[in-house]
Amino acid sequence: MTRTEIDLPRIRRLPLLDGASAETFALLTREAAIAHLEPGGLLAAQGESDDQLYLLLEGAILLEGAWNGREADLALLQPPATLMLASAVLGGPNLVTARALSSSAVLAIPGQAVRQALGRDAGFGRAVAEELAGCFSGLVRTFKNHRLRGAQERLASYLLTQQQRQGGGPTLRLPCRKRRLASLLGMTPENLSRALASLVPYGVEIDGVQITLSEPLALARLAAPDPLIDNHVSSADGTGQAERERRRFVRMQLNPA
Amino acid sequence: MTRTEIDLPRIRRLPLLDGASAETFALLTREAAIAHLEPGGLLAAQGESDDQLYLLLEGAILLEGAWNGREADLALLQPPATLMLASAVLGGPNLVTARALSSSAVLAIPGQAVRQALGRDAGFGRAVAEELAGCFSGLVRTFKNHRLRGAQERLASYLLTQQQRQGGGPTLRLPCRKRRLASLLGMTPENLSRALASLVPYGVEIDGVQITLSEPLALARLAAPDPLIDNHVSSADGTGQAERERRRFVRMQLNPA
DNA sequence: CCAAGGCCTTGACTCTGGTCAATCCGATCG
DNA sequence: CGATCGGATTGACCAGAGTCAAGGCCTTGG
Repeated sequence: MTRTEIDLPRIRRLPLLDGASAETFALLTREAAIAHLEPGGLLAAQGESDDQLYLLLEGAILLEGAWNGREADLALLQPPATLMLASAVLGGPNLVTARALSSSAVLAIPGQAVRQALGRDAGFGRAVAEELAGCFSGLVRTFKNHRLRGAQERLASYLLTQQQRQGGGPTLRLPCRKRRLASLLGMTPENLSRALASLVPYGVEIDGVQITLSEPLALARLAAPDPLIDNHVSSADGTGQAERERRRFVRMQLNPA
Repeated sequence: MTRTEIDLPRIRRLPLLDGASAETFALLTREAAIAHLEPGGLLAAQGESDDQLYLLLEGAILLEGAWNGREADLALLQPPATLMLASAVLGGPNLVTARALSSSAVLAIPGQAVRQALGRDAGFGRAVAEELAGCFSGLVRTFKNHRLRGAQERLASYLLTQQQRQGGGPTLRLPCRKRRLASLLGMTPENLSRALASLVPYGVEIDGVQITLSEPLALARLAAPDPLIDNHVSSADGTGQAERERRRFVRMQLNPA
């Protein structure tokens, strides 16, 4: 993990910081640093009290939880994203482990500075509240996804969601190896293989990490996509979690095969 | 659902509103109303855009999610608690359904007023951010609980948590019927019965909704309680979710039998 | 007091998904 | 080019949890 100088103009436009006053922005960036991680690098460990807020600038970060020797992948984050925001606001330890999946860059801001800024700058407070509301909403949807759908249904919804996020064309690219995708979807690699195979009759063609959906309507009948569970909005246009949650209700575009 | 006059001094000390300025407090309460619900009454429906923030004053509220004909109970809230805070901040629809389990009273504040106040009052913004951070942390713990533990382990942890919240004595009272507790714990009523029976060798004595833990140490060896998953802090002393998340790290008291 | 209904429990069975082991395949390296 | 390694797949088997059905118990109301 190496540190470099900060590109302030770019940082200024990040979802959380664009609501901050000039004074707050100066306070937050004064003690901030950019950290670079190589693939597999550990950014934050579950249970540790780093007391840092991280803003993901480049790369991909995996959140994982562990208990009693068991592990589960919880989420895969791509820029722009906030990590450990809740812990920084409360001043508590990390609830999850954060690990770089690919070469990544994050801006690290001391939690102390975040809490100071919160009480003084209503614009920043609003931005933090909105981002947290977005994260919370996303997690509620994820929890419902796991409680209400079976493995096959989760996979089918996931494929449709990814298809939308990647432009709506018939073919999509899985964002990680199948082994990891399986854990993110709450199943074993063996079961993911079988679940994928079971979707062939619904027009799912598999070629490594390239997936083609030749009958999205048939797949959608199975997946029963629901804006109260799924979010097909991409993060590619630089919006924060709050804005992505707001845009979630524009209807999905399913192009008949 | 009937409406009555508001007891302002009491409302003023609620977790979210105690951080607001006098002006903000006036803005928020001007259009607020108190709603009373009888058992089973519907407070908010999944997918609806009430655009209201609810503060639970009395009673108990159940949050449930539904998809494709399936239902799952997600959480059981007791005063003081906030409901639909994330939806109010973002101006989006309810992600879950909220239903009164017993006679309940809630303060309903228009989401519009909440969003207005957010941009103006840093104290209120901070309070909202902290409460949302608390809700988010709680949900992360719940998600890890479901992903990482099996049904028996979830039940064992739940019993220990309840024991602590109810004073730490050997006997505790389930907060709802077993049928509902089963759904909250992510299992069927039949399975809860069997799981409870399987805990008898660990000193769990069952008498209706009265449960006695005669060997908490043995039960804890099975449950492997973890402050990154469990929260044994009671809400009885009037603190909000943020403060309960902060206090979570004081060690659990396990009295040897 | 009796009857009815709901909840809980228990048992037998089913099914989804996990485990284990063998194999296949593609990438990498000597 | 062949050897090797790790991920992916496949099959057989197993375990945890859901389903269905029957029975017991308690509460409620006539």
